[in-house]
Amino acid sequence: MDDGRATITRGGENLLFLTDEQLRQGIEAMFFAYRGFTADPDRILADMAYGRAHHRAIHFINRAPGTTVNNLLNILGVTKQSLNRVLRTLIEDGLVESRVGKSDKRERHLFLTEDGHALEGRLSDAQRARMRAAFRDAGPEAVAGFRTVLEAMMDTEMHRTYQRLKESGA
Amino acid sequence: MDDGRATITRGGENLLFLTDEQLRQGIEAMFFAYRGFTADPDRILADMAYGRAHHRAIHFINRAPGTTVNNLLNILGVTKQSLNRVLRTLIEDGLVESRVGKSDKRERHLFLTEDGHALEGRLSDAQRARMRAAFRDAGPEAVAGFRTVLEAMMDTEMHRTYQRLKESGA
DNA sequence: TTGGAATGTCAACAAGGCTGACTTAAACTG
DNA sequence: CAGTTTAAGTCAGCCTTGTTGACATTCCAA
Repeated sequence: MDDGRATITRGGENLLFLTDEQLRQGIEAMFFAYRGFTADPDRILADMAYGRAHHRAIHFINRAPGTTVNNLLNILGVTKQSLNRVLRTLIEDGLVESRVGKSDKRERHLFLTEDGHALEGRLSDAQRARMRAAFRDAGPEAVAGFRTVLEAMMDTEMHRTYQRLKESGA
Repeated sequence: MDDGRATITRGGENLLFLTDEQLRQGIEAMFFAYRGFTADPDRILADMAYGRAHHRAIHFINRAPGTTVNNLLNILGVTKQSLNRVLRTLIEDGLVESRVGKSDKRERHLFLTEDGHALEGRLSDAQRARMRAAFRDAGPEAVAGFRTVLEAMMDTEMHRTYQRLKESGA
């Protein structure tokens, strides 16, 4: 129990007493870990005129090249005015290209330019390095558990989005 | 491999291939899960004139009653001007009490009032409910892994703070 | 008694959320 | 074809929450 967990075994099943104290530790772990999670890209972005919002846009455009503005809006969960402000600067600065849709000319399809890919690389290298170190330190079983809990914590709508991205990736 | 993990066993040790794709899934899981993590308290706070910053202050004052402003500053990782703005409204609204230090009268010790405790309860009930559901769905082993990875993702300074809080709690 | 620490305050600013109103162009539909 | 809906973009204004810099107050400690 000195590790904060209390388990009993009954009928071959592992039961966990979810005390408020343990839940609070989980909450605080999320809080502090998220700070670490964003710290490295934030440092890179601080030197430029960009922030976390730009990072997110770049990340998901890279993840789903050719995505429409509307689709990106759903993934990011912000208003189009908010996204537009970010997108406009990225397009002006030549990091993102916006192409008119072929079948539906109302749509704009978003792509990273060469410069955009360069920045994306810098940002995700930094973020992946920390994630890789954490995964290595924690070990494969912990990594599996980590992802299981995170998925269970998402809203169902976000979880669907996450799954769709996951399937399109690997 | 259909779950996105690739493991081999060698010398009784489980090795994980940390492909960029798997790291990216971890990154996106953090992103989407954090949204879920904050969603419920955010909804409660939206009705009032408060935001996430107020929630964080209330949480840690409740966690460590009598904490000084400086200590809270270190935990939250913001500037004193930022914290002060939040703290001032909470004190004005009678949710937080600031007592001049006994031994060191420069220090202010922070406590939740009855109303402050009431709001803290509402907020953490909502947040704990989601965490509890996620922990229950994921199972005890996953929860252990979740915490292991999160701890490994923190900056060392934050990790110390987290540990100190953890030890003071249970 | 003087220096430094802890706290608080004022001003100004920026990022990044939000709402609401509106335009343009394209696509769909009766 | 006319009217409606949809995708995107824009303008204006607001809020929260972060930042820096400058400065005052209080009080401990050397």
